[in-house]
Amino acid sequence: MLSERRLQVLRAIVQDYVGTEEPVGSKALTERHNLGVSPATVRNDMAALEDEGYIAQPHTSAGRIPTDKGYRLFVDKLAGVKPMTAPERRAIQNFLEGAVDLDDVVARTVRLLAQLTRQVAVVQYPSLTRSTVRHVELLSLAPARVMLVLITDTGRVEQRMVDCPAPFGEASLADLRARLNSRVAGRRFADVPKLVEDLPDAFDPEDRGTVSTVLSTLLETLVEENEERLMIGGTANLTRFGHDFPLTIRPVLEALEEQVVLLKLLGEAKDPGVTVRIGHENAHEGLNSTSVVSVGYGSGGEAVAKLGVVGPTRMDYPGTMGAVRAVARYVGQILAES
Amino acid sequence: MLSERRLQVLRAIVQDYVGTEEPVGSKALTERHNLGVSPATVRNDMAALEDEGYIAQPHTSAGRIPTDKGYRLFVDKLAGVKPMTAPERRAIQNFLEGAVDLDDVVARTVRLLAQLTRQVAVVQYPSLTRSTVRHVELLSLAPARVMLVLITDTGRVEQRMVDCPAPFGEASLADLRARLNSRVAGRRFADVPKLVEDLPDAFDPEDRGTVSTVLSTLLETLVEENEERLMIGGTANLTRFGHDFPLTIRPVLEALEEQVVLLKLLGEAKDPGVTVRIGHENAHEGLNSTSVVSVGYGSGGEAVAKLGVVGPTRMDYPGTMGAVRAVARYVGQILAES
DNA sequence: CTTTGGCACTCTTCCCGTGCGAGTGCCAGC
DNA sequence: GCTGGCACTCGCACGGGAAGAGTGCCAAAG
Repeated sequence: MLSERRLQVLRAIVQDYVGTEEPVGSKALTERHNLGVSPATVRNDMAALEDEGYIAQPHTSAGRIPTDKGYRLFVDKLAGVKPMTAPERRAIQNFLEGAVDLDDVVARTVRLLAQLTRQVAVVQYPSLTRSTVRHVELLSLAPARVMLVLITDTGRVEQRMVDCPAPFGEASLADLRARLNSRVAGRRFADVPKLVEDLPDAFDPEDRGTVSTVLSTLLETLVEENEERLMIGGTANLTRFGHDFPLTIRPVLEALEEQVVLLKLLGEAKDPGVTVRIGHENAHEGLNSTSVVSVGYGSGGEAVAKLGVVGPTRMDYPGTMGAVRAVARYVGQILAES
Repeated sequence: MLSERRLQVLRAIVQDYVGTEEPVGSKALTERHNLGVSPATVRNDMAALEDEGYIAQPHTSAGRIPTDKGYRLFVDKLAGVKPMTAPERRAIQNFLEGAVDLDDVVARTVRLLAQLTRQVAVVQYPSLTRSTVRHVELLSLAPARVMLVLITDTGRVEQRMVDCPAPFGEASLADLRARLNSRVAGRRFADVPKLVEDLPDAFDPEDRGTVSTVLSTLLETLVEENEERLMIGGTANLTRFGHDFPLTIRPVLEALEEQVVLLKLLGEAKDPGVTVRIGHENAHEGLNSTSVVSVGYGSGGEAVAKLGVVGPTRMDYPGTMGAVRAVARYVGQILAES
């Protein structure tokens, strides 16, 4: 167990290192923070912290920098979430309120997050799986060709073409449309399969094949999780990453292009509050020197998607967490209103 | 006017510099290309080329590198478009054929282009303005709230909420839907305004306001050019840009995030074939040390959108142009089939 | 037992001078 | 107009030396 003062020292090291980007030594520490002890004492504490694996030195006779473990302790125990100031909150709200549709909300959110945190922002589109159906529309494009349009409560629209096994009359189509909507409108995606299970039975035998085809396409659309899209922004902030560029930045850019990777990354954060994954805690090795700060957001009390930022492990955690949390909150409000 | 040999020298300089990324000297030139003359002669030619502004030397007593003007001459006169090999074309076709919907086509195209050229790829979504209407759907969500869904021939779907000035019955809605579609289905966007001009007259006076509102929303949607979306990929290739990193890469990343900038960039290329904009020819100053190779693509003979790549001015122009052209061609085919 | 000042030691970093090599420009000769 | 020769210019890599920051350890004091 570490003494109170050693934790203070760790906190000071993290803060200084985040500010200066340079290894911090015992003398500088005592000068910048009034710890009330001499450099020599701090050195002892540092040695202890190093033994425990919270800090490390790049080379002998250089200052110390926090390890992933050190940041973890800092985030868990030593730092709170820095709340946004009132003007900042107003700015967030104003900026998001100008959005005209879902795409715009997401786009603005990305820009905002990137700007506030000066890091790379990632915003997942409100996910289908937890949403509810607003409306299902069926359009006959050709005798045996139907277009299915699914509209969700978050305003998202998905469309699919359906090739019917047999021609399908307008009357039948209207019938199906009506029955379908009366059953699923307003219901959660997860509940839809059961609700439409026996729907084909209500139709003439020759139409049942088509009805089944349409329904299965609808169900596919609902569960199709790889349709989960996301938007990223602020990649230019990667240039502030470190001095040893190409090596650091390349794998990160590569990881950011793999939507699958990012989705998994966001998906792993189960915490109801702000989640922080530091350095090697991220499964993807391209992100081993980055931290991901993420949080769920949603229109109601429930989270329907995640958003977050990706930045160097050496980041301002309290500030970033505060920004992420605040943005998520306001996006939720905006979504609830629309 | 430059002699034939001087042009050859310029071509050789461009080729070598693109290959090695290092200033090329007279001796190396004569060794790698059998120009049939001595280094001294080449030196004279180089001096002439430098006077004309086609090449420059980073410092006295270093080799020469091409200027933007030099690349321009190279692209216009000295280099053709390098056609893809048969296996490459097969690979392109195979890769694109797996696409399931429009989003997927665009996503695959971006990946493909980025991979083929090892540069940043930009693909504009098939634009609305030149497309035709496949179907317009109207859904009543509340008595005075209608959702308008526009489906284009390229499979793109746009939706808009319409708040009606007065309640609008299901019957009237069905009527409007039918009339609207009979007029505009299959027509080009540009023609729509005239086609629906007198549509409100056919309705009861109390419904006319609503009909007008719906129509004007439709027209807005059609012309809304800032809805032109695009997808970029291969940003990780920026790391191969140059040695002097942060300075070079940052403005490019910033420019790439400004969709407006990119759209303008693509829009400026009026040429029916492959367009190349080199260095300072790009209006945006963040892209002053990059070249943009772009081309239109479309489902029919007509271009409905653009795609291209952004890379360092020092790029393999013939190869890049070949790849861009080939990809555009195959994407066009895919779009025509679906 | 903790804290402190002192001290020797270790590295890294910066600076500067030097030598090397690539490449140029010019000139005289073919 | 082409070629070979030659002197000249720089950029760059190399190496030594000095400076500085920081550490670890120790002995003494609280």
